[in-house]
Amino acid sequence: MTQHQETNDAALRKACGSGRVSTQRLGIARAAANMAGAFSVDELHHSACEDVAGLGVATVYRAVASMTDCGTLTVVGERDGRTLYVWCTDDGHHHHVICTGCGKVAGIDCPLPKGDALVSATEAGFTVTRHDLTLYGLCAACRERSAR
Amino acid sequence: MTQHQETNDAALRKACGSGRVSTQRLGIARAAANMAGAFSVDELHHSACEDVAGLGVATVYRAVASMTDCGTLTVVGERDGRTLYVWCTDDGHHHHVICTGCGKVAGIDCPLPKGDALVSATEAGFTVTRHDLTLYGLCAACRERSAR
DNA sequence: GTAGGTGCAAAGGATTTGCTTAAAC
DNA sequence: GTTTAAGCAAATCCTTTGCACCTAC
Repeated sequence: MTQHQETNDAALRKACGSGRVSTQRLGIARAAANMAGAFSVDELHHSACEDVAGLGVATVYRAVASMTDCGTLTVVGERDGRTLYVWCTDDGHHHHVICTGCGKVAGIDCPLPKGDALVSATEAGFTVTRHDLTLYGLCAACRERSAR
Repeated sequence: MTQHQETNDAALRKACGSGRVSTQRLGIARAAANMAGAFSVDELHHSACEDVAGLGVATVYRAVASMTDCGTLTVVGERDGRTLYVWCTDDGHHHHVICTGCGKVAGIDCPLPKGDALVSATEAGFTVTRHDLTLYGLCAACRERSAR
């Protein structure tokens, strides 16, 4: 079963961000919620097209921008020049681990020390205000598969 | 004074990576070494042009690819759709802090716990093999400037 | 009824590539 | 002398935008 397939209509509408909720945006949000892992805009477009016939790419780009603004989607890097996103409705500060085998994504707590504990940055005279962290590795299934 | 202006010819030739060391690549390497912080390919191109007249952008792209391959340059993110690089000849595993005020960059030790200590990733069933981390903040000079 | 969303197609812009000439080794 | 790099321009390809029409609210 897919991770979010039970995501209900109300949650999807909220996930769309501010503004009107069109049939298209709802379909795009549903597709995003059902993605197995990190995905590019055109992968999302393909997937959402099964739901919404005739959906344009530009519409997906606009919907993705809106969902990214409101925090429903998060950028987790890129692959072959295409930006990768994950569906992410968790609150609070956290990061993601991406499986390099199958693309599956999991949220993880931020493992960085708080405050001034980033000693070497402080030594260099910097006050750290923000950071980007993405972990890569193998999920349980892919690890098992590669061990065989 | 600039951070690396003393970088000598031998070091620059090595920094170019494998292959032949042309006048152009040497100029590009010198320009990269003298960049104050993170830079895009076209900023590097502009800078290197002062040294090497008539330098083509494609040449810079090819040189950057070569230097990135050999570890002399590292990607530290992007700005307005342009990939950002830093000159980085430090050995060993480390990351960078980028000043959001002036673009200055400093290398820092990796603050992540080693091995299986990434508890929440392990709990999610992942074996972490690699990570990308970039810190953002203000350098001493910019902090002081903004406090005034 | 109206502001905001959609589709289409064209524009934009970073990066890559093909090809001929020049230079490193 | 060979082989690899440079320069130029055209090609790619992701992403954004303009515009006329449609629809959620």
